[in-house]
Amino acid sequence: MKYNFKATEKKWQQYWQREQTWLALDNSKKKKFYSLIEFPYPSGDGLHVGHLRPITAMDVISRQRRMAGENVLYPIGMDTFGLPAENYAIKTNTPPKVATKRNIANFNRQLQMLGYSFDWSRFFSTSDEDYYHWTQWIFIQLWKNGLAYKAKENINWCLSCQIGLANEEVVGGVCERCGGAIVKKEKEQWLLRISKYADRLIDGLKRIDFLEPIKKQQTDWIGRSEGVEVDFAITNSDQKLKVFTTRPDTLFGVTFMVLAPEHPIIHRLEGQIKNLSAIKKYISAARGKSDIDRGKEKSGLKLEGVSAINPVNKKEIPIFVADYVMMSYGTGAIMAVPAHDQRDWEFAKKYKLNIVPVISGGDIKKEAYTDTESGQMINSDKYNGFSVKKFQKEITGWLSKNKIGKKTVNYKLHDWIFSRQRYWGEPIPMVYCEKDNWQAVPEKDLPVVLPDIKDFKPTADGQSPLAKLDKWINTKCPVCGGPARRETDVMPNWGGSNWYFIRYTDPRNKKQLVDPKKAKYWLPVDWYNGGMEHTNLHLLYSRFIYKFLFDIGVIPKECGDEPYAKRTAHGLILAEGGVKMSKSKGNVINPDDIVAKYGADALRVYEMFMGPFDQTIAWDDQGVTGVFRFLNRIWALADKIGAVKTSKESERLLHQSIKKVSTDIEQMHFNTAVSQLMILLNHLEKQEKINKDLWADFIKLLSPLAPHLSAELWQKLGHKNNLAYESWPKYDVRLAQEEKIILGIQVNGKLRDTIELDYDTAPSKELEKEILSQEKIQRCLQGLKIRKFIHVKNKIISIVAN
RNA sequence: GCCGGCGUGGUGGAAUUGGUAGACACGCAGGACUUAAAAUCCUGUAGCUUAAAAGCUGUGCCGGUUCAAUUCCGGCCGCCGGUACCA
Repeated sequence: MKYNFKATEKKWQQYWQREQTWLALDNSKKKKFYSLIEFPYPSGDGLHVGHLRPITAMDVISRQRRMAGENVLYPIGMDTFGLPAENYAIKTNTPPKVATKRNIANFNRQLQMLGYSFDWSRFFSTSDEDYYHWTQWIFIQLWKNGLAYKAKENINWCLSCQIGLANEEVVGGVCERCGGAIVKKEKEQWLLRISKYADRLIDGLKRIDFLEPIKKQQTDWIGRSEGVEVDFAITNSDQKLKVFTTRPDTLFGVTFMVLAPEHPIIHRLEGQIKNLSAIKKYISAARGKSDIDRGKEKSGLKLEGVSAINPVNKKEIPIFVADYVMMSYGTGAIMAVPAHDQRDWEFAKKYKLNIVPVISGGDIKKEAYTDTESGQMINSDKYNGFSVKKFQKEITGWLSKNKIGKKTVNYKLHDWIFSRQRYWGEPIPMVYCEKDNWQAVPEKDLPVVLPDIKDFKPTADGQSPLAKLDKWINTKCPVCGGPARRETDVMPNWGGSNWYFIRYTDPRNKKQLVDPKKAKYWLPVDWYNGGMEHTNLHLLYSRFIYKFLFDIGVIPKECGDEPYAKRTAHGLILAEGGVKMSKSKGNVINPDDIVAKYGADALRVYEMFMGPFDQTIAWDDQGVTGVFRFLNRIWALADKIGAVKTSKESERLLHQSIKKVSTDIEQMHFNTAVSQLMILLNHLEKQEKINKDLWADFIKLLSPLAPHLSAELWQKLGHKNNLAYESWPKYDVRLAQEEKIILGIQVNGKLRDTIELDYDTAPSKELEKEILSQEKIQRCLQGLKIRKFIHVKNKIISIVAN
């Protein structure tokens, strides 16, 4: 009888639900295993096959761990606040709340259709009041601890989304979401002081099992660099110009200074600047440019009437304003050393400025000489002849002794812009008291509920749509009782997603963010798989928030301050032909179609079989037919089960398969795990009858990948118990070992013949004689003299002759 | 530009403390079953020479180390990802 995947899959999904098979126990004696995927944001388009790759992978691992005796928490929720949901709502002109509810239902239907072993009892959405209550609570704690502050900042402004973006959300100079142009805009924003955690975010990486590229990307993004801050005096002024440099050894080569267009000292020096109107014109032109345009060609303008004094040689040097220097790094001003910095060199060439080499070795006529390791000091007064390293130490000491400079550390990482001028997000629980600045909403009044609103579209003036709700905005100051106004910006979608995995451990707690007992049992997450695109976003943010919650005691000490013990990443799935799946191209593969045609198990197995898990791969419809046949052949084999003896050969292959499938799943080499099962199946198909116990083990190995078919076969075999908690097969090294082995015989590096030997046959003279007498070998050796005979046990036999 | 990763049949890919390259699957070709088709099953399938036996070539390109290199080393080319005036 043909395998009826439709009926079978429905049957077992209902069974698992009825039996509550996937409930995670909060206080089990078993070893706990917390496996996590990045929860989806439910767009209107539904899931596509690319989303299922990481979910299926962690489901396979979770199922295998349950059978290996662990208490598994594999939770699911939805990241519902934020732009994707809001944009979809705008496009369809449906209130976000309504659209989101509908989308959640569709996502849940699709996830259930694939038979994932989620603990659905812990489900929540980030836009649930019960949940964002605690998202707001975290914000208030950050504020109370001085880690949330409002400031006027030059921020990245997306012209198309009409919102401010964090640096992490600007990708390649354009908006991460919509690809629109980014300009600088001065705006009052809430910021989180993630920079205070920069060192801990780097150091923590040493203690956790993240893929190396993830560690490296995060470290690079945080961008710690050690250097010196140096003060330059300004002529006819008490103002000082502070710069950051990693190369204090080049101080004698400083021939001019450069300010970022936004540098505040320009304003303070207005009285002395003779070409002020030209400077102002340059600055406003620079502001209107996007970051990409700024990078195109170097331009600048000299500040007439003011100069700086080089502290080491007291020389007067000109000051420029130029947009190749950025306000957002270091001090927003640089000491330019054109002889030893390529950018400064190009600028000096363009504006015909002095280029003074201070380190021997390069040819500064052609380009800047940037080698830091070798060379000696020149043109550096009494320090001539010093090595670069020695002088660096010397001058740093001199600067700090004379209070001109000091050692310091700089980071590329900036404080995290945390407000969005949108509607569909967590209201920031702050009110502005006319008398006394910003105050937090009292914790007993949480959550600050997002009001329903008719016109939820973003406004062109850069205000949140909430700014139109006078009734909601006007409130009382929680401290003095006087009139106050609510904050109208909302949190970015990261607000809810940076702590959701904590809430899974105690999702219904009304009194606390999390019960410390439950947190202690489950945290940290044992294995978190997600996309590489979140390395500098969600993954960095959530580590920061977790460390903060650890610091204020919400996360118990025993858990440590790193949220994820292990992080892996999956490759993307592209549409057929290797292009990105997109609705506009009409090439999105919908799992509904695949499941209708081939069933959930076939889709699951194909997702795992299609290629290496960590690599990008194109979808191939024909590939699904391969695994579909595989599953049907397994079903057909169930008729051959009987009480027969298992052959040595079958037993060996079984044990080899147990070993390979087990280690492959653990290493996420799912494609080779599947192919091993195919090899085993191909072998079993050749047998007259198949032993019941061997078959039972085969079903167990298959079950994490194709759980519905396996459950059905398990029952067919006469079992009444739940396969999900049956013990994972163990392999016996001796039984897995081949008895005979075929070795290649090479003559002068070329394979000429083979020989079958007992495993572990040691090299011997007799064997050598036997091999040399083989006909093919004799023929190859005709007229040659044997120089060397090499036999590496179980590997190769190699003969050298000439 | 800089920093990672990768490059193997018609296709997805397998094989690494150096040891028989191409497992497994797709596709294709031939055959069986069928009035026919689909489905299923069997056989073959890196390229070249060849009727066959066999031989030669072959893991992006060039060179090196070694009895032996997809694997190690040096140089180059291409693709993908990250990052980008970071002082």
